[in-house]
Amino acid sequence: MAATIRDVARASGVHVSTVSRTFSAPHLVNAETRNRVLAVAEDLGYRPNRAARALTTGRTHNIGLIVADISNPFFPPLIKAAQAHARARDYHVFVADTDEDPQVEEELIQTLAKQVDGVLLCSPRLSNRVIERLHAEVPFVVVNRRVKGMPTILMDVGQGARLAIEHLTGLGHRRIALLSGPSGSWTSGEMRAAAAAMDGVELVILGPNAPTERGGLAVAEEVIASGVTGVLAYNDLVAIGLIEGLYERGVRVPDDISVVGVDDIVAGRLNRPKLTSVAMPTAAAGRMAVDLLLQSFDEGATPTLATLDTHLVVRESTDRAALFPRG
Amino acid sequence: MAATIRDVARASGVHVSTVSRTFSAPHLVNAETRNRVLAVAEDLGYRPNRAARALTTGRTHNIGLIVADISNPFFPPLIKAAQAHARARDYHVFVADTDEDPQVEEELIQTLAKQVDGVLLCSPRLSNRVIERLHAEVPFVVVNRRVKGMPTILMDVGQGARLAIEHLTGLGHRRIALLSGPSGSWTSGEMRAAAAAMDGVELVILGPNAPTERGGLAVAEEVIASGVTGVLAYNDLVAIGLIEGLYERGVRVPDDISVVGVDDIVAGRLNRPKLTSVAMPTAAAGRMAVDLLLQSFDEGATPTLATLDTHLVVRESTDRAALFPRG
DNA sequence: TCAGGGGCTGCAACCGGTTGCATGAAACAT
DNA sequence: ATGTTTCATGCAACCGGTTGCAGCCCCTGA
Repeated sequence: MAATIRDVARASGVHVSTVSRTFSAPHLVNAETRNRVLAVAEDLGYRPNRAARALTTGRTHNIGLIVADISNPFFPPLIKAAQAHARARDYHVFVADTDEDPQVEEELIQTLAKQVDGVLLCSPRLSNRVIERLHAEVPFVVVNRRVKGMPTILMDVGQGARLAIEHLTGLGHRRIALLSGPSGSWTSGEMRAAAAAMDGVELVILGPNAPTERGGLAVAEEVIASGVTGVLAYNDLVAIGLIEGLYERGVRVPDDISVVGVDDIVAGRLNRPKLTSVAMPTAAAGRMAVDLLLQSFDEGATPTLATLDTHLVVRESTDRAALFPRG
Repeated sequence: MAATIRDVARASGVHVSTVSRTFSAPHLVNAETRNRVLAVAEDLGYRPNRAARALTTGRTHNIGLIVADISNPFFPPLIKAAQAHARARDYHVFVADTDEDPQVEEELIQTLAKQVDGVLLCSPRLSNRVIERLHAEVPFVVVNRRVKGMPTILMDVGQGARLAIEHLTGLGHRRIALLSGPSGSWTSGEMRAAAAAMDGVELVILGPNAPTERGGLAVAEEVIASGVTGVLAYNDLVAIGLIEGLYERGVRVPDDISVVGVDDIVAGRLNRPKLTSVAMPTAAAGRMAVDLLLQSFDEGATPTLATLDTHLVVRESTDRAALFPRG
């Protein structure tokens, strides 16, 4: 069995409280005593039990991070950034995957609630109502979802959509398709609203589409039929699937049709042609989420809303509009 | 503040121990009493505090899962499988990313030690010596690394390499390059040993290479110069990079050179040509890791070694050897 | 010489649960 | 009517730490 604080106390001839203070408030204990205790502790391989400590202090120094699908390449950069940022502040991050299942998500939150000081909810699948209810059990920071009264981080996909469309119109494209995402998606709604508000462009909305390669493949026929020369896809996976589908039908990218994705995932860089994409500030979001959470511990309830800018990465899947578009 | 067991006891007029038993040993409490307690608990929103429970029982019902790099597409399927499998057994999985840093890895293990019942170490970067030392603090299951006296899961990449090479020779390829991985990699050594033991094939070993797209790009020139018609790459990222590099130099895949990758990551399926690859049993490994860990709880120390088979997924990056190879 | 004060340590209650043991009542057997 | 089980519950110690309070020692200043 691992050594406890009492083992150390006994072996070094002091009271447990002195051992405790040696670790949690060293300045309160005499240097000589402290060194002796530390030596004994080292010797016995003692390490404070964080769970037990949390019981009295109410602080676990752990943060939970919940994502819908860890295999979605969008998340890892956010996770890594949050993890590194938290570490530097003496917090640890536990990641859990809900497998896109709201039921599992709720259960995970319940489980985590008592083992962490707060939870970062990334693109949650739960309804706002449930989130608000669970908020009574543990502090949240919500990423990519608007929930009133809670610290929130949004990535400005509307602005990203504008950048993408400006890029396309700048290349001479006039008729542009927007491949929307799943019907309930907040992101998709934002993109659509932003795109619809722009002028100098004929917008064709196609969808909803599954947010996967398959979704892109399936919509290829429709894209060709719509007579557009430029496409803004819901995300990179859809864009890659679309390019594949177009290719199978003898339509070349970017020669015949230009395609822009969203998320700037690694696979987009490996694709041929390399994908032009709206890069999301995922790492920044991860760091900021940690900051907002820690901040909410200190200062009581100060729900903040942070909106982060996106930017466009131009690669090979976009080019000047063909002079005589098919269609 | 969240309701505690004492709040529930007070409100339902029973002793705390009865409330405790209502949740942890329901058969010991009278049905009527139990229902009353449950109703009150529901009413107060009470949930047992797992951390506190762990303090006395010594069981947290949590499992730690440590990976070097969560953004490596090899890991997510393993993580998801482990998570789902554990959930079905009333365990929860916390994932942590070490960022490829052994220092961080050790620290994470220390932190997790008291908050989980055991840790799954996936492709650890720590030395065996350190792993053995840490083993005193918390049970391990090691994946893709051989550590004596510890439950271990290995994926049989040697067998995978044989499958790949048989596939290539079956297509008429005689001269084949093996792009090895980082010099310390266990996987790379296994592949090389297996390949070297096969006959009917002229093997050219090129490397070590960085296990990334860049590594594949960089070795393209050498591959062309070596006069091979078939290539087995250390992993899919290297394979994709290589194909890119060959393409830039006017060498077509699979027409001129056939390429096989390892890992069967999603990006390989999105690549053009779609990558033929040795699929690793990652999901099975995740499930089995959980099983071995739970098993080690029950039956004391019974370190097991499980070796899992790989299989070959043939797609578009391999074809018959050209009759007159360049070179 | 003595009051006052600071530094260090011990005491004991507490965090939120679990569990071995004792107790009491009801049910059963004789 | 008495002894024996069985069932349900209460009691209290315990898990591994933290922390407010009190006490002791020693130094300082008047």
